[in-house]
Amino acid sequence: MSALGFERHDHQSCIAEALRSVEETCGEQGLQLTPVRRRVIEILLQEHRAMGAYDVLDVLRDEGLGSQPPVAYRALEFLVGHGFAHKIERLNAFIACAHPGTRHAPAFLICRACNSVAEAPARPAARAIRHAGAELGFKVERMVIEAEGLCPRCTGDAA
Amino acid sequence: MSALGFERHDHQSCIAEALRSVEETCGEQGLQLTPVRRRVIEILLQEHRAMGAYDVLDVLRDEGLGSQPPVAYRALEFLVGHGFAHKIERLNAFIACAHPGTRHAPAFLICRACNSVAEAPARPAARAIRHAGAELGFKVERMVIEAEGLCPRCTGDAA
DNA sequence: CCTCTGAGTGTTATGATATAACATGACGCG
DNA sequence: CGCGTCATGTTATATCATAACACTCAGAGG
Repeated sequence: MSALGFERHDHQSCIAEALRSVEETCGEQGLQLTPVRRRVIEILLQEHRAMGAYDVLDVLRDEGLGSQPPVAYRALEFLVGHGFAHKIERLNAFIACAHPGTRHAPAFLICRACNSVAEAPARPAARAIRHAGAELGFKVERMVIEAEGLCPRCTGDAA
Repeated sequence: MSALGFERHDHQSCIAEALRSVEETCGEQGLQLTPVRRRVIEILLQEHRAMGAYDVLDVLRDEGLGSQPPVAYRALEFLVGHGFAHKIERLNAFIACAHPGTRHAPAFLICRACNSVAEAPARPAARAIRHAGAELGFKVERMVIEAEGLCPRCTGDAA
């Protein structure tokens, strides 16, 4: 599992592949990938950055696909709920999942300089947290793991 | 380092001790623990739960210590900035630090049933995340580690 | 003693994020 | 058709957060 976001890659095929994966999963699970939902995941896939719900809404509005907040929030809720996108709590913003369809414990690396966000493997960290919770009798159901710092590009640029 | 929040304990002395620790640290570092700031940390210490900024503000208002949002946000910013309190990103809310004065990588265990929040040791998890970041050339500066689930009390109650 | 400065606070206004509630429309199924 | 379900459209409002500027007061330095 690679990180994406910080690496060069063929972004067009990256988008296409992710979209195909989402379509496939929806097909398998009988989920409706409606025009709004499809467009929202496309919008998120355009960038390896987190976008606010209102940023997404602006795009939808320009395209006549909906103009009120609930339209964007509902599509995002669907995408997040089915693992096609993630919410970055620290930023109150959303990002396309880098590995849709695969089960994974996501950790996010947020660059404070360029705002790019990468999804990193976090199984060991997740296990550690689950364990720490269990020690206290706490049953972990969901996790938010977000790290803020400098990405490889920006480590050189800024101090 | 114990967890607090899920355990029985003498809450009055728990508050007093934490407050003393905050006072001590402020003294050492030349920080001003003004009436508003002191009252806000006291308010947070009353409960091992996260409180919204406006919840804190309501209390301040009742006591004539300030009535506008910036008053609460500024005090909270001070407390968080100096490690006397933490922000729970998942809840957009704040909680008193359970171990003020000590360096620690905090992980929070949020009970979805009773809203209590405990601070758990997270050094192994933090190390794992730092490591995962480093593998990708990412330099981690700050971390948000929050787990949502059921606390010991609520595991029995709800299914 | 004065006044300059900086930190903290008070206040107004506004920005940013998110959801409740209800109406409408499309579609499958008995 | 008549009904239920799911998605969308729309209005209104709730919730979270900060910009900007005025005021106060304590301490430093003349």
